[in-house]
Amino acid sequence: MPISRDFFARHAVAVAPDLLGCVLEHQTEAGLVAIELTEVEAYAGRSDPASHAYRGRTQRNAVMFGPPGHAYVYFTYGMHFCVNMVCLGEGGSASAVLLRAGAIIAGEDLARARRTRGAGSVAARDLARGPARLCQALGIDRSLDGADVCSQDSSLRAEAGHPARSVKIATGPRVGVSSAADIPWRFWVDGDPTVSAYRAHTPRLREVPGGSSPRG
DNA sequence: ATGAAGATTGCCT
DNA sequence: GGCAATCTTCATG
Repeated sequence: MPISRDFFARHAVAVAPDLLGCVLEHQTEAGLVAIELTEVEAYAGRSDPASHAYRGRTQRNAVMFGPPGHAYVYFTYGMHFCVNMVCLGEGGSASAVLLRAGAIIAGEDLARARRTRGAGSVAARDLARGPARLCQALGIDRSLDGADVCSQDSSLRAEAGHPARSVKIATGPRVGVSSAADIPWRFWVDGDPTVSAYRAHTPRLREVPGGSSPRG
């Protein structure tokens, strides 16, 4: 049974740590892949400069302004997808939790096939270690933007994890964000090997016109 | 219409 | 640890 919508009808900062240990599964023609979440990040709405919702509603982030319990999938760096769970925020909407990593608990062969595309090899712990890897392993792309993860009929569903298992949760600054980097809204399962390595925001170098120095 | 940056990853040394 | 790959999105004129 999928997680109830009420679970997501809270602020992302409250939802994020509760998502650790929960399961995200995606059913396709190729089969089912499921992961247990081990690392997430909370993004507030209009007040959070690191959030896509900071500058208001656009075509891309429209799903974030909709009802909670839906997937917000976006494309970035010309090649990667990332997936969020939409929650409520101040003003009623536009907060979300970015899913950064998880452990494969079903469909490992299919996940590995998607990640390697037939060549190379990937350790089990690296299959969904990182937000773009997680999407690739689960086969998530833009067609799932807006998918209702609380619906039994949806191909992408969020399920409750093992209730008996208690996890130790650690917190820290969010990864790769250029603003509000001091706010500890990243949550992960302490000691879990599938949690991604922390990387500070790295500004990209730009090509300088007339590149070589005229001095000499 | 155009320019700049991006919630990343993989491969190189 | 550092940089290339690759394209969508948003702000500005």
